[in-house]
Amino acid sequence: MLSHKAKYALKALLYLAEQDENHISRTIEIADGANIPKKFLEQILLDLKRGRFVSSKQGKFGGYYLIKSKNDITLAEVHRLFDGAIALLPCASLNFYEPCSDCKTESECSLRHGLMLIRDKTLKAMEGITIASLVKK
Amino acid sequence: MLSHKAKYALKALLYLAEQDENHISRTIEIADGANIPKKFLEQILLDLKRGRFVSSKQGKFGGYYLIKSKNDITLAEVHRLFDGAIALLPCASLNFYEPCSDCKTESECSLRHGLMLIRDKTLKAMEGITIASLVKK
DNA sequence: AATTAATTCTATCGATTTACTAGACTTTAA
DNA sequence: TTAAAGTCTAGTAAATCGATAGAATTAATT
Repeated sequence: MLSHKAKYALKALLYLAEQDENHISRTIEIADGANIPKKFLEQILLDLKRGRFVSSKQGKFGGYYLIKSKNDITLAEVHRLFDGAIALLPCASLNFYEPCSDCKTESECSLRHGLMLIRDKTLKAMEGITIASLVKK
Repeated sequence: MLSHKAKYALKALLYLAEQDENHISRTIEIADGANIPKKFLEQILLDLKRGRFVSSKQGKFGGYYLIKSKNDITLAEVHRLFDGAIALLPCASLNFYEPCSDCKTESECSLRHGLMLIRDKTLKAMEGITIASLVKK
Protein backbone atom coordinates (compact mmCIF):
# COMPACT_ATOMS: atom_id res chain seq x y z
CA MET A 1 0.00 0.00 0.00
CA LEU A 2 1.04 3.58 -0.64
CA SER A 3 1.68 5.82 2.35
CA HIS A 4 -0.35 9.01 2.63
CA LYS A 5 2.83 10.85 1.78
CA ALA A 6 3.18 9.06 -1.55
CA LYS A 7 -0.50 9.47 -2.32
CA TYR A 8 -0.37 13.19 -1.55
CA ALA A 9 2.79 13.52 -3.63
CA LEU A 10 1.01 12.01 -6.62
CA LYS A 11 -1.96 14.29 -6.16
CA ALA A 12 0.29 17.32 -5.82
CA LEU A 13 2.19 16.38 -8.99
CA LEU A 14 -1.12 15.88 -10.74
CA TYR A 15 -2.24 19.31 -9.61
CA LEU A 16 0.95 20.90 -10.89
CA ALA A 17 0.67 19.05 -14.19
CA GLU A 18 -2.79 20.47 -14.72
CA GLN A 19 -1.66 24.08 -14.42
CA ASP A 20 -0.73 26.33 -17.33
CA GLU A 21 2.86 26.30 -18.49
CA ASN A 22 4.93 28.81 -16.46
CA HIS A 23 2.37 28.99 -13.69
CA ILE A 24 3.84 28.88 -10.20
CA SER A 25 1.63 27.30 -7.56
CA ARG A 26 1.79 28.31 -3.92
CA THR A 27 1.68 25.52 -1.34
CA ILE A 28 -1.66 26.67 0.00
CA GLU A 29 -3.10 26.62 -3.49
CA ILE A 30 -1.99 23.01 -4.03
CA ALA A 31 -3.17 22.04 -0.55
CA ASP A 32 -6.64 23.42 -1.19
CA GLY A 33 -6.79 22.16 -4.76
CA ALA A 34 -5.79 18.62 -3.94
CA ASN A 35 -7.18 18.43 -0.41
CA ILE A 36 -3.91 17.87 1.42
CA PRO A 37 -2.98 19.16 4.93
CA LYS A 38 -0.86 22.22 4.20
CA LYS A 39 1.96 21.69 6.68
CA PHE A 40 2.30 18.08 5.66
CA LEU A 41 2.35 19.09 2.02
CA GLU A 42 5.26 21.46 2.70
CA GLN A 43 7.45 18.51 3.62
CA ILE A 44 6.28 16.52 0.65
CA LEU A 45 7.06 19.34 -1.76
CA LEU A 46 10.54 19.63 -0.28
CA ASP A 47 11.01 15.91 -0.85
CA LEU A 48 9.79 16.28 -4.42
CA LYS A 49 12.24 19.10 -4.86
CA ARG A 50 15.13 17.01 -3.53
CA GLY A 51 14.00 14.29 -5.92
CA ARG A 52 14.16 16.81 -8.79
CA PHE A 53 10.53 16.42 -9.76
CA VAL A 54 9.74 20.04 -8.98
CA SER A 55 11.60 23.24 -8.33
CA SER A 56 10.63 26.30 -6.35
CA LYS A 57 10.86 30.03 -6.27
CA GLN A 58 11.29 31.54 -2.85
CA GLY A 59 9.91 34.71 -1.35
CA LYS A 60 6.86 36.70 -2.28
CA PHE A 61 5.06 35.34 -5.35
CA GLY A 62 7.09 32.20 -4.97
CA GLY A 63 5.83 28.64 -5.17
CA TYR A 64 6.36 25.32 -6.89
CA TYR A 65 6.41 24.12 -10.48
CA LEU A 66 7.22 20.92 -12.36
CA ILE A 67 10.69 20.60 -13.78
CA LYS A 68 10.29 17.05 -15.01
CA SER A 69 8.00 16.26 -17.91
CA LYS A 70 4.71 14.77 -16.81
CA ASN A 71 5.37 12.00 -19.34
CA ASP A 72 8.54 11.08 -17.51
CA ILE A 73 7.23 10.98 -13.95
CA THR A 74 6.17 7.42 -13.28
CA LEU A 75 4.39 5.84 -10.36
CA ALA A 76 7.49 3.70 -9.85
CA GLU A 77 9.68 6.74 -9.24
CA VAL A 78 7.29 8.37 -6.81
CA HIS A 79 6.91 5.08 -4.97
CA ARG A 80 10.65 4.75 -4.61
CA LEU A 81 11.10 8.30 -3.37
CA PHE A 82 8.48 8.09 -0.65
CA ASP A 83 7.86 4.43 0.07
CA GLY A 84 11.11 2.84 -1.03
CA ALA A 85 11.47 -0.54 -2.68
CA ILE A 86 8.90 -1.89 -5.08
CA ALA A 87 9.97 -5.49 -4.48
CA LEU A 88 8.29 -7.46 -1.70
CA LEU A 89 11.56 -8.18 0.11
CA PRO A 90 14.86 -6.28 0.18
CA CYS A 91 16.69 -9.29 -1.24
CA ALA A 92 14.55 -9.06 -4.38
CA SER A 93 14.97 -5.32 -4.84
CA LEU A 94 16.92 -3.57 -7.58
CA ASN A 95 17.30 -0.18 -5.93
CA PHE A 96 17.08 -1.08 -2.25
CA TYR A 97 18.85 -4.42 -2.18
CA GLU A 98 19.82 -5.92 1.16
CA PRO A 99 20.47 -9.57 1.91
CA CYS A 100 17.99 -11.31 4.22
CA SER A 101 19.41 -11.86 7.66
CA ASP A 102 17.32 -14.95 8.28
CA CYS A 103 18.25 -16.96 5.22
CA LYS A 104 20.58 -19.83 5.93
CA THR A 105 22.25 -19.96 2.55
CA GLU A 106 23.09 -16.32 2.11
CA SER A 107 23.29 -16.53 -1.68
CA GLU A 108 19.70 -17.56 -2.35
CA CYS A 109 16.68 -17.56 -0.14
CA SER A 110 13.74 -19.72 -1.09
CA LEU A 111 11.52 -16.74 -1.81
CA ARG A 112 13.90 -14.53 -3.70
CA HIS A 113 13.44 -15.93 -7.17
CA GLY A 114 9.67 -15.84 -7.07
CA LEU A 115 9.63 -12.36 -5.64
CA MET A 116 11.90 -11.11 -8.38
CA LEU A 117 9.38 -12.30 -10.95
CA ILE A 118 6.68 -10.32 -9.17
CA ARG A 119 8.92 -7.30 -8.94
CA ASP A 120 9.61 -7.32 -12.67
CA LYS A 121 5.94 -7.43 -13.56
CA THR A 122 4.85 -4.89 -10.96
CA LEU A 123 7.66 -2.56 -11.91
CA LYS A 124 6.79 -2.73 -15.57
CA ALA A 125 3.18 -1.91 -14.75
CA MET A 126 4.17 0.96 -12.48
CA GLU A 127 6.47 2.43 -15.07
CA GLY A 128 3.52 2.53 -17.43
CA ILE A 129 1.56 4.86 -15.16
CA THR A 130 2.77 8.43 -15.63
CA ILE A 131 1.43 11.70 -14.31
CA ALA A 132 0.44 12.51 -17.90
CA SER A 133 -1.55 9.29 -18.15
CA LEU A 134 -3.40 10.15 -14.96
CA VAL A 135 -4.16 13.72 -16.02
CA LYS A 136 -5.95 12.60 -19.17
CA LYS A 137 -9.15 11.59 -17.42
CA MET B 1 7.02 -4.81 1.08
CA LEU B 2 6.10 -7.95 2.95
CA SER B 3 6.02 -7.87 6.74
CA HIS B 4 8.26 -10.30 8.58
CA LYS B 5 5.10 -12.12 9.54
CA ALA B 6 4.15 -12.74 5.93
CA LYS B 7 7.68 -13.71 5.02
CA TYR B 8 7.90 -16.16 7.91
CA ALA B 9 4.49 -17.56 6.99
CA LEU B 10 5.70 -18.27 3.47
CA LYS B 11 8.85 -19.91 4.76
CA ALA B 12 6.85 -22.01 7.22
CA LEU B 13 4.47 -23.12 4.48
CA LEU B 14 7.44 -23.94 2.31
CA TYR B 15 8.92 -26.00 5.11
CA LEU B 16 5.68 -27.92 5.57
CA ALA B 17 5.36 -28.48 1.82
CA GLU B 18 8.80 -30.07 1.73
CA GLN B 19 7.97 -32.70 4.34
CA ASP B 20 6.76 -36.20 3.60
CA GLU B 21 3.05 -36.77 3.24
CA ASN B 22 1.46 -37.41 6.67
CA HIS B 23 4.41 -35.96 8.53
CA ILE B 24 3.47 -33.68 11.40
CA SER B 25 5.93 -30.90 12.15
CA ARG B 26 6.40 -29.47 15.60
CA THR B 27 6.69 -25.69 15.91
CA ILE B 28 10.27 -25.91 17.13
CA GLU B 29 11.15 -28.06 14.15
CA ILE B 30 9.76 -25.48 11.72
CA ALA B 31 11.38 -22.65 13.65
CA ASP B 32 14.78 -24.27 13.46
CA GLY B 33 14.35 -25.46 9.92
CA ALA B 34 13.24 -22.11 8.54
CA ASN B 35 15.09 -19.87 10.97
CA ILE B 36 12.10 -18.18 12.53
CA PRO B 37 11.79 -17.01 16.19
CA LYS B 38 9.78 -19.78 17.83
CA LYS B 39 7.32 -17.74 19.87
CA PHE B 40 6.59 -15.49 16.91
CA LEU B 41 6.08 -18.53 14.71
CA GLU B 42 3.49 -19.89 17.13
CA GLN B 43 1.27 -16.89 16.40
CA ILE B 44 1.84 -17.16 12.70
CA LEU B 45 0.91 -20.83 12.65
CA LEU B 46 -2.29 -20.03 14.52
CA ASP B 47 -3.08 -17.40 11.88
CA LEU B 48 -2.37 -19.92 9.13
CA LYS B 49 -4.68 -22.33 10.90
CA ARG B 50 -7.47 -19.75 11.09
CA GLY B 51 -6.87 -19.10 7.41
CA ARG B 52 -7.29 -22.82 6.75
CA PHE B 53 -3.89 -23.27 5.19
CA VAL B 54 -2.76 -25.69 7.88
CA SER B 55 -4.28 -27.76 10.64
CA SER B 56 -2.82 -29.00 13.87
CA LYS B 57 -2.82 -31.89 16.25
CA GLN B 58 -2.62 -30.98 19.92
CA GLY B 59 -0.89 -32.72 22.78
CA LYS B 60 2.17 -34.92 22.80
CA PHE B 61 3.44 -35.78 19.32
CA GLY B 62 1.27 -32.99 17.98
CA GLY B 63 2.25 -30.35 15.46
CA TYR B 64 1.22 -28.76 12.19
CA TYR B 65 0.57 -29.99 8.67
CA LEU B 66 -0.73 -28.56 5.41
CA ILE B 67 -4.40 -29.03 4.65
CA LYS B 68 -4.39 -26.99 1.47
CA SER B 69 -2.62 -28.25 -1.63
CA LYS B 70 0.70 -26.53 -2.19
CA ASN B 71 -0.49 -25.86 -5.73
CA ASP B 72 -3.41 -23.88 -4.39
CA ILE B 73 -1.59 -21.67 -1.89
CA THR B 74 -0.65 -18.49 -3.71
CA LEU B 75 1.44 -15.53 -2.68
CA ALA B 76 -1.66 -13.39 -3.13
CA GLU B 77 -3.55 -15.32 -0.47
CA VAL B 78 -0.75 -15.22 2.05
CA HIS B 79 -0.30 -11.52 1.41
CA ARG B 80 -3.96 -10.86 2.05
CA LEU B 81 -4.01 -12.89 5.25
CA PHE B 82 -1.02 -11.16 6.83
CA ASP B 83 -0.52 -7.86 5.05
CA GLY B 84 -3.97 -7.14 3.70
CA ALA B 85 -4.74 -5.44 0.41
CA ILE B 86 -2.65 -5.99 -2.69
CA ALA B 87 -3.79 -2.72 -4.28
CA LEU B 88 -1.82 0.44 -3.58
CA LEU B 89 -4.80 2.31 -2.15
CA PRO B 90 -7.93 1.04 -0.42
CA CYS B 91 -10.13 2.64 -3.10
CA ALA B 92 -8.47 0.39 -5.71
CA SER B 93 -8.78 -2.80 -3.68
CA LEU B 94 -11.01 -5.77 -4.43
CA ASN B 95 -10.96 -7.41 -1.02
CA PHE B 96 -10.24 -4.45 1.24
CA TYR B 97 -12.14 -1.67 -0.50
CA GLU B 98 -12.67 1.62 1.30
CA PRO B 99 -13.39 5.00 -0.26
CA CYS B 100 -10.68 7.65 0.08
CA SER B 101 -11.58 10.30 2.61
CA ASP B 102 -9.56 13.00 0.88
CA CYS B 103 -11.03 12.75 -2.61
CA LYS B 104 -13.32 15.60 -3.49
CA THR B 105 -15.52 13.75 -5.94
CA GLU B 106 -16.27 10.70 -3.91
CA SER B 107 -17.07 8.52 -6.91
CA GLU B 108 -13.68 8.64 -8.60
CA CYS B 109 -10.33 9.81 -7.34
CA SER B 110 -7.70 10.79 -9.85
CA LEU B 111 -5.47 7.88 -8.92
CA ARG B 112 -8.01 5.10 -8.66
CA HIS B 113 -8.16 4.04 -12.27
CA GLY B 114 -4.41 3.82 -12.71
CA LEU B 115 -3.98 1.97 -9.46
CA MET B 116 -6.59 -0.58 -10.46
CA LEU B 117 -4.55 -1.37 -13.57
CA ILE B 118 -1.51 -1.97 -11.37
CA ARG B 119 -3.53 -4.08 -8.99
CA ASP B 120 -4.79 -6.33 -11.78
CA LYS B 121 -1.30 -6.99 -13.09
CA THR B 122 0.30 -7.44 -9.69
CA LEU B 123 -2.49 -9.70 -8.55
CA LYS B 124 -2.19 -11.88 -11.63
CA ALA B 125 1.54 -12.19 -11.04
CA MET B 126 1.06 -12.99 -7.37
CA GLU B 127 -1.52 -15.64 -8.12
CA GLY B 128 1.07 -17.31 -10.34
CA ILE B 129 3.45 -17.86 -7.45
CA THR B 130 2.40 -20.90 -5.45
CA ILE B 131 4.11 -22.72 -2.63
CA ALA B 132 4.61 -25.60 -5.07
CA SER B 133 6.35 -23.31 -7.55
CA LEU B 134 8.71 -22.11 -4.82
CA VAL B 135 9.51 -25.62 -3.59
CA LYS B 136 10.74 -26.77 -6.99
CA LYS B 137 14.10 -25.09 -6.76
C1' DA C 1 14.75 50.36 4.85
C1' DA C 2 10.57 48.24 6.14
C1' DT C 3 6.87 45.23 5.13
C1' DT C 4 4.73 41.34 3.42
C1' DA C 5 4.35 36.85 1.63
C1' DA C 6 6.27 33.08 0.37
C1' DT C 7 9.57 28.81 1.02
C1' DT C 8 12.78 26.24 4.20
C1' DC C 9 14.40 23.98 8.22
C1' DT C 10 14.24 21.66 12.59
C1' DA C 11 11.89 19.73 16.19
C1' DT C 12 8.30 17.51 18.37
C1' DC C 13 4.19 14.69 19.19
C1' DG C 14 0.58 11.22 19.75
C1' DA C 15 -1.09 7.13 17.86
C1' DT C 16 -0.42 3.03 15.67
C1' DT C 17 2.03 -0.85 14.06
C1' DT C 18 5.71 -4.14 14.15
C1' DA C 19 8.36 -7.72 15.83
C1' DC C 20 8.79 -9.99 19.29
C1' DT C 21 8.68 -12.18 24.34
C1' DA C 22 6.44 -14.15 28.65
C1' DG C 23 3.72 -16.99 30.91
C1' DA C 24 -0.32 -19.43 32.08
C1' DC C 25 -3.54 -22.82 30.28
C1' DT C 26 -5.21 -26.85 27.63
C1' DT C 27 -4.84 -31.06 25.23
C1' DT C 28 -3.12 -35.67 24.31
C1' DA C 29 -0.14 -39.91 24.39
C1' DA C 30 2.32 -42.95 27.00
C1' DT D 1 0.22 -38.84 36.24
C1' DT D 2 3.51 -36.73 33.63
C1' DA D 3 5.73 -34.96 29.68
C1' DA D 4 5.29 -32.67 25.53
C1' DA D 5 2.91 -30.50 22.50
C1' DG D 6 -0.43 -26.54 20.83
C1' DT D 7 -3.45 -22.28 22.46
C1' DC D 8 -4.47 -17.91 24.38
C1' DT D 9 -3.82 -13.34 26.35
C1' DA D 10 -0.77 -9.79 27.62
C1' DG D 11 2.80 -6.89 27.37
C1' DT D 12 6.69 -4.19 25.48
C1' DA D 13 10.42 -1.73 23.17
C1' DA D 14 11.32 0.35 19.01
C1' DA D 15 10.09 2.19 14.82
C1' DT D 16 7.05 4.46 11.71
C1' DC D 17 3.27 7.41 10.37
C1' DG D 18 0.72 11.42 9.86
C1' DA D 19 0.80 15.20 11.03
C1' DT D 20 1.72 20.14 13.67
C1' DA D 21 4.54 24.22 15.44
C1' DG D 22 7.38 27.76 14.99
C1' DA D 23 11.42 30.14 13.79
C1' DA D 24 14.53 31.35 9.98
C1' DT D 25 15.33 32.71 5.36
C1' DT D 26 14.38 34.70 0.92
C1' DA D 27 12.55 37.94 -2.34
C1' DA D 28 9.29 41.45 -4.22
C1' DT D 29 7.02 45.59 -3.29
C1' DT D 30 6.26 49.99 -1.03
